[in-house]
Amino acid sequence: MNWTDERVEKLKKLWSEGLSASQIAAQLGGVSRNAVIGKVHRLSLPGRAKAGGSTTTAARPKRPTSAPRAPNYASRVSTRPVARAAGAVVLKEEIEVDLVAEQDFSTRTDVVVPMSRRLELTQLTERTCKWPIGDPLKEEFHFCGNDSPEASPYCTFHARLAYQPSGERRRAR
DNA sequence: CCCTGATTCGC
DNA sequence: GCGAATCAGG
Repeated sequence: MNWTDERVEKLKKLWSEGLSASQIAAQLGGVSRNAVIGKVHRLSLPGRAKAGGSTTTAARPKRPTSAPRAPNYASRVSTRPVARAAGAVVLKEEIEVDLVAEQDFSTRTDVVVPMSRRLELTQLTERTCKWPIGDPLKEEFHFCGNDSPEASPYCTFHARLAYQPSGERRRAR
């Protein structure tokens, strides 16, 4: 992917808004977070001083000279764009979950919801529970974010709510 | 292990 | 100039 003026502008905008390099890379598509960070440096954009998340502000001593650089395969064939449309998938799940959630909460008000990690949409990964909590239109909206086993989109608790068979749903009351 | 940004340096 | 590999840290 080329760093077109448009893409560079978007990079500047998102970076100034405090998005992480990986988040920006996801939105731009076709680039890795390393590419984003590298570009940020080349553009001499202000780093993250010591803001949220994590920062390695301290001046890096140095690295062993003559490092074990990249393996120089033939000539590195394809750099796969690992870019994912994270939003699309999540939104789809959101809708599905909403239907189930509505039914469940209408019949069970005494459920004890486990502590959530209050993750932002952009913080979700394949291993975090994507159970939405709160009103998506409001500020306090977040996702459960607890660890989800295997390839499940939900943690063990929310997976039960999401996948509860209709038959069991009655009896389980 | 998940993530973060920072740096180096072959290309 | 680009960005993967690597480092350093939360």
